[in-house]
Amino acid sequence: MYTHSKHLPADERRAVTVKTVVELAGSQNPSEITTAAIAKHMNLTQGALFRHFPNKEAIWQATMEWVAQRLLARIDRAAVGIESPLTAMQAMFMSHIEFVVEHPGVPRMMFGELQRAEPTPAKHMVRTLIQRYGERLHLLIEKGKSCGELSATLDADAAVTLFIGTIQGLVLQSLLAGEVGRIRHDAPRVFAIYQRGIGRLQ
Amino acid sequence: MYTHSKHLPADERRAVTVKTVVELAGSQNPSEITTAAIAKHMNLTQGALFRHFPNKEAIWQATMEWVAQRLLARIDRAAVGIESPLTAMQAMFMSHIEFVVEHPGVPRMMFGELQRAEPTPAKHMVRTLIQRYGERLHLLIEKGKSCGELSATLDADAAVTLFIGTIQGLVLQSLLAGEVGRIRHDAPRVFAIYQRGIGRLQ
DNA sequence: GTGATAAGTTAGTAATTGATTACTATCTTG
DNA sequence: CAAGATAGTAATCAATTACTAACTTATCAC
Repeated sequence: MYTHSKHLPADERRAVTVKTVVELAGSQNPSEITTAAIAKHMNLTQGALFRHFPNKEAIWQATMEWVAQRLLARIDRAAVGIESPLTAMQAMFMSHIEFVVEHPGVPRMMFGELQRAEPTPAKHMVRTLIQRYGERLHLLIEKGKSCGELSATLDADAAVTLFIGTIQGLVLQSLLAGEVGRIRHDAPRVFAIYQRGIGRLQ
Repeated sequence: MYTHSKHLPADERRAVTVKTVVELAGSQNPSEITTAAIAKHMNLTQGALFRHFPNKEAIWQATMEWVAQRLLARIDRAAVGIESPLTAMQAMFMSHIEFVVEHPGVPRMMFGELQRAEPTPAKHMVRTLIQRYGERLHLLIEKGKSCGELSATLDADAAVTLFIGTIQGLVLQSLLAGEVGRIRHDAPRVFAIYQRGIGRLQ
């Protein structure tokens, strides 16, 4: 049942907060998102946020946890049941792109968090996320090499870096164009080049 | 003659300011660089900065102008006199990487500037820079296609996006590793995959 | 129903930030 | 050398920020 009540249980309020941060990051510089802006966007007073989070850093941490969980779940789901490693990588790529289009603020939050000088919990969360992401890719790449789909001489580390860089490049282009939707159109074309770079020579 | 004088001509002071910002961006989040931090790093009082710049935004604009000029000059110099388009692209790539290693704050400033919601002069400068960068790449790619070095069916737009994304991915990895030097080691390996992706099939 | 508690509001605080100003020091030039 | 021009200092301003606390209201177990 839908309720307009302003009173929400703590866990729901926290969930709404995280969702709000992700939304705001899609339309403005993540590092400029203030607690006041978050509160306003969810029809709450600023002070009320601190009933549910000890400080702003905790809000960021919760947000990055949400991101890590959802993104990993999404790419895992995309790759499951696909026997061809290359096809699985393509599915991972496209689902990641879909995630980014749905939540354009996510890659920007991640990049912004990584360049903080001090080691914040949120930064640690991003590191862990990318590490796990890399592990999954490494597995697929090794599998692809042994089954002959990928070049036997392929540099796996470089291939992982380029996979992530490919997405990063698309995000940059969408920032330049000012429209996120373009990324959906460009993604397959860019991945085609990547695929050619790692695939077996024909 | 070296002088410890605190009095500098206005243009020199502006040049020192820009250099300082670039340096600071290499060790801390660009968006967290305050005018006080800039002044302190160049042994100046904070207020004095506003004798040379009307506001902070002008400092950023001057910095991005410096970046655009130096980066474009560097990649142009790297590619000049190289007849093979693919070799020229590789030279551009490596000189860009060298530039990033020398000034690690640059790609972070650029990315950070691009995700600002409001259209700042600095943001416009970054846009122009990348646009010109893309034009140079496009020329080389078309040349490479007609001379047979690159795949005739290559999607030039996608190739440009991936070229820039490749660098972006390397920057991201260096942020993860925490050491910029690694990028110099990884760059040729990542470019090798890219080259394979755009090159003529063998 | 009635209290207890969870959740929200209002109104603050202290610290930080970009920017301004009155004044001083230094350089340059007729 | 004198005097205007240039550059720098130090104090201060208004605005913004994350965060806190006293008070109020809604929700729920009994």
